[in-house]
Amino acid sequence: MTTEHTSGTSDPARSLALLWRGGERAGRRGKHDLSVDRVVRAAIELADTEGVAALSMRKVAERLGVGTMSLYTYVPGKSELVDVMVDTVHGELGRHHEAPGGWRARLELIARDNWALCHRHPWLLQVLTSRPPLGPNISLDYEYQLRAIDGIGLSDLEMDSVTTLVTGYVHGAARGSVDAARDQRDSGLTDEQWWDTQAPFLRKVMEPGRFPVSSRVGAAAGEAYNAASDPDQAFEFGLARVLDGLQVFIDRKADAAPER
Amino acid sequence: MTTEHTSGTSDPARSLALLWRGGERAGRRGKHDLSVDRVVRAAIELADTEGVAALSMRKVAERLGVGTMSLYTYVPGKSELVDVMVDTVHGELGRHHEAPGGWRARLELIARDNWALCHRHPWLLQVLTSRPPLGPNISLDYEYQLRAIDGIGLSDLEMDSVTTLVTGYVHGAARGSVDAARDQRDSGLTDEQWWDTQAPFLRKVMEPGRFPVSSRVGAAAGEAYNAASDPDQAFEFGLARVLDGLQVFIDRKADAAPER
DNA sequence: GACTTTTCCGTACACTGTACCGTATGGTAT
DNA sequence: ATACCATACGGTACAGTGTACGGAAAAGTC
Repeated sequence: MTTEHTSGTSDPARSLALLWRGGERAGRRGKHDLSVDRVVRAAIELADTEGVAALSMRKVAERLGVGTMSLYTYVPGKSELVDVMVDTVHGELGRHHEAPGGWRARLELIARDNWALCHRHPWLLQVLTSRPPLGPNISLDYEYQLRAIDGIGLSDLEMDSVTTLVTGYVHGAARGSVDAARDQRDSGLTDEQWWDTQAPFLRKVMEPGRFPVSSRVGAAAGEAYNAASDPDQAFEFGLARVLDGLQVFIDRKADAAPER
Repeated sequence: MTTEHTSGTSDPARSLALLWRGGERAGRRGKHDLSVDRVVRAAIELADTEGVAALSMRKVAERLGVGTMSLYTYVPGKSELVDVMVDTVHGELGRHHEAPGGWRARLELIARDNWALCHRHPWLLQVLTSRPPLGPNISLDYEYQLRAIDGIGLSDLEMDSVTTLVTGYVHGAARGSVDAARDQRDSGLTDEQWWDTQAPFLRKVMEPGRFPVSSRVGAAAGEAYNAASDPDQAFEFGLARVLDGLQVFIDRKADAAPER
């Protein structure tokens, strides 16, 4: 990680052409064992199984039986490779704009799909930033998310706010869940075991009277989840609250302007 | 980043003693230019100004005018240093359990405080995982967050779910905001400028009919925010929705079990 | 067969965290 | 005052990172 700054080139034309696969020219000269798709697939497999920390150009090349620098023929650098990985896995998402049940059911489906995607590719959330790679799959997903709430009385700006809230919420909850799974794997300790190693020391260092409510609540949570928390339960609880909040918002708009 | 696994030692007793400053023994022999606090303060300053990517043991040592390995006298490793950093900055949070205005006003205050904290220390969110360092400040914050909603008719488990939701939401929204600021700084381009570099290419590569809703909504958002999105506006919108959702939940409970 | 284009890749550089071990320092016991 | 030694400090080394550079080799075209 010497240079963090997205590679020295940062050529938006090249990046977008890569994402939309615009540069596949035919009749190439030299030999061609590799392709963008093979590189990307290998990188995704590697990240899925070994984690984003193990995702290095050397390891990807090794997995393909190829020299490290050969990758740079197909991909300008690591950050662009990651961009393509992100867009690629977004192709796995369902497209629910026509699903029955109204906006609430559709948003819920979208949320659950994204939740599942984040768990299938735990590196996704470690790699997302505020400017998404505008590849074909991400663009389509955005379109479908908006269609799920189109025509229900929201302004364009409000529609954007709603999708931002839902994806934002899912990402946050999924981050908690995925981090918990990773912590458990890396440490070799379940949450319960981890707590058991901390507890005796905490008891020694915390004055008993200072944390009455958290002791009570922590004990209840520990008993219910066999852990400090249960990510799936947290996701369900929060999703219901967010959708309830949106319902309030949408109903209020409908009351204010009945029958258009 | 050769080894990601939280240093070879991973001794919970040592870590907790460090967090609660239990190991400050008096009458030390050799010279002592350094202290845990000085190391932590230097590291926090460094991370605040240069970003978490620049946070290396060598740089911290340099800032203190000291050899790199000297830090290891006071701190078992980088991951433990980061733990102390995280707990330390949580000491800046206000404690609003007694604030007036009912649970909603208190939760809102807590949310805004955490939002501000995340912006004061943008590295925080890049460093948090599911098992928080259980230092004095984080423990106190958890206690005060729970007290803000104690005695309003929720079960212990529900109280835990509520605080998890609120902190989770704030972290998610803040991550978006902080990432946007960092992207802007690192790339030297405002969101608007960045969009202007992408737009001409996107127009070339996207078939016009395939993205009708996102074109419309994207245009509206671009006009309103001079960017693809406005993190502050997104935070406000989402916070109101989450609190509305909680209100529905809490009111429903009160209706079901009126009086007590 | 000659030429040209493209692919493939070995080497090198500036970074990282930290294990290992030697040296310097200053408090304590004599 | 002297000797002792626990402790603090830090130099070197190792395995790893992304990628710039430039050379070698392969294949399409004439």
